[in-house]
Amino acid sequence: MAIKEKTSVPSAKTLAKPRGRPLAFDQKMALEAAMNVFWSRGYESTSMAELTEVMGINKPSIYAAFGNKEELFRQALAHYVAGPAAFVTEVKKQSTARQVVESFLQQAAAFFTNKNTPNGCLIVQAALTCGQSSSVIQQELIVYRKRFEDSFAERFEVAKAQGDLPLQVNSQQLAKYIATIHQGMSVQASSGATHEELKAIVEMALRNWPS
Amino acid sequence: MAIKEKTSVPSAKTLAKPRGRPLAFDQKMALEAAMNVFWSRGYESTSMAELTEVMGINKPSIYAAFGNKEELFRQALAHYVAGPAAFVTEVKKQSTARQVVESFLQQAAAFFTNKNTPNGCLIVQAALTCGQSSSVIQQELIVYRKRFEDSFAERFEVAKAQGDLPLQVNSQQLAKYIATIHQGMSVQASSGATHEELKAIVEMALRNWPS
DNA sequence: TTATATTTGTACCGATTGGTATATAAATAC
DNA sequence: GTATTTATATACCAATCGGTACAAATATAA
Repeated sequence: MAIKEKTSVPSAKTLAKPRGRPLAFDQKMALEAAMNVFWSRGYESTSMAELTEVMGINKPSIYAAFGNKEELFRQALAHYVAGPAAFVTEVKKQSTARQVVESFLQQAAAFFTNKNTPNGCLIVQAALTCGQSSSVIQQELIVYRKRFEDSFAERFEVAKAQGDLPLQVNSQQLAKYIATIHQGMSVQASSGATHEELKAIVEMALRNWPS
Repeated sequence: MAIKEKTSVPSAKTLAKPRGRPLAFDQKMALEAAMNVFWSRGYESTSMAELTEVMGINKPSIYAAFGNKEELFRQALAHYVAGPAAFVTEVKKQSTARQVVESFLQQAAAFFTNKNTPNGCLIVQAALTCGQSSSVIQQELIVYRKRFEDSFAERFEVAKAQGDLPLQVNSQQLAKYIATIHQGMSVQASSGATHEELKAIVEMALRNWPS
């Protein structure tokens, strides 16, 4: 019980070495790999076997690190929102509602067809239909989409207060319209639509901006 | 090898009684039941066990009558196109392109939220994401969607020739835009959107009709 | 009746599903 | 050094997957 502060001297808790055998993988990289499989295959059609291969970790280690398949999906989803899909939150900082929407849809058009990532949107496609055992995840994704609509509706209310959106506009309706275009574009992208085709769709959808 | 015409005497082939034990179920009703399960659960998440229950037929009989799961899905899909989704073809008979599209989207809004059937569109939702074993079905649904776009684009070309659509309109692009709205509405419906909400979306989408 | 044709129900097939028991390996603490 | 803690790899679990073998049941044909 002699006073030894070797490990506590660095003080930064993140530097304090843990007790047992060290992890043989990088948590973020493993999560990124899992995210990509869920993104392209959806929740239910992604098997633990495939996750094992693609994450480069065997099953017991995945369960120790992430809980179970459901929990792993939730963490992959959070990684998606904070990472590749972060522009969805960022875009609301644009100065006018029109700019917010135009920037959002154009970035989505590029994002959905990015050749380095699966096509379409994880949140839209991962559990549109599923068996009863996955209905919890299905509902959670519905909530994600609804929250997205609500946050855009809020942004439109701000725009109305700031005078860059007509007061008679129904913010919830406009947000749902934008979400519908967005979700339709996701289906199009996962069916093979090109970036140029999606850009044309965005232009058509924005031609009737309320003024 | 004697000449026997007993069975051919009634002449109407449908009245000629088949030789063995008769079928204990109605083929169309069974197909309708299968269609409804695929419609709400998607292709992969629908198990043969659930089909067995809902069709009221046991597995060997299903395989004898419909082939296998893939073939059963194809027949259920044909039943969907010819039955509940027949309005998609019918609507092209409207006299102007604008009427075609408005009627199509408004009927889709009602159809997707019909309380007697699953929400959304079978062709859009049944295999958006899936495992490798279902990629054949996934591709076939993509082809269905593409053909739908093409048929609408053809209708728009007719409209241009008839003078009810401006000549500078890109028919393929317009068709893809309509398809995108349609697919987005399907996602919305399966996420709980109401008929009224979808109607509002249709109105917004049509506000920018080319003139 | 007997023979033939077809459908039905049960009981099963190998493969795959998500999840885990267990023993070994690799690190720190003392 | 030994003890303790954590992660690894193998090998397994019951349940479910799509699909089928087989024998009993039900019809027509002769």
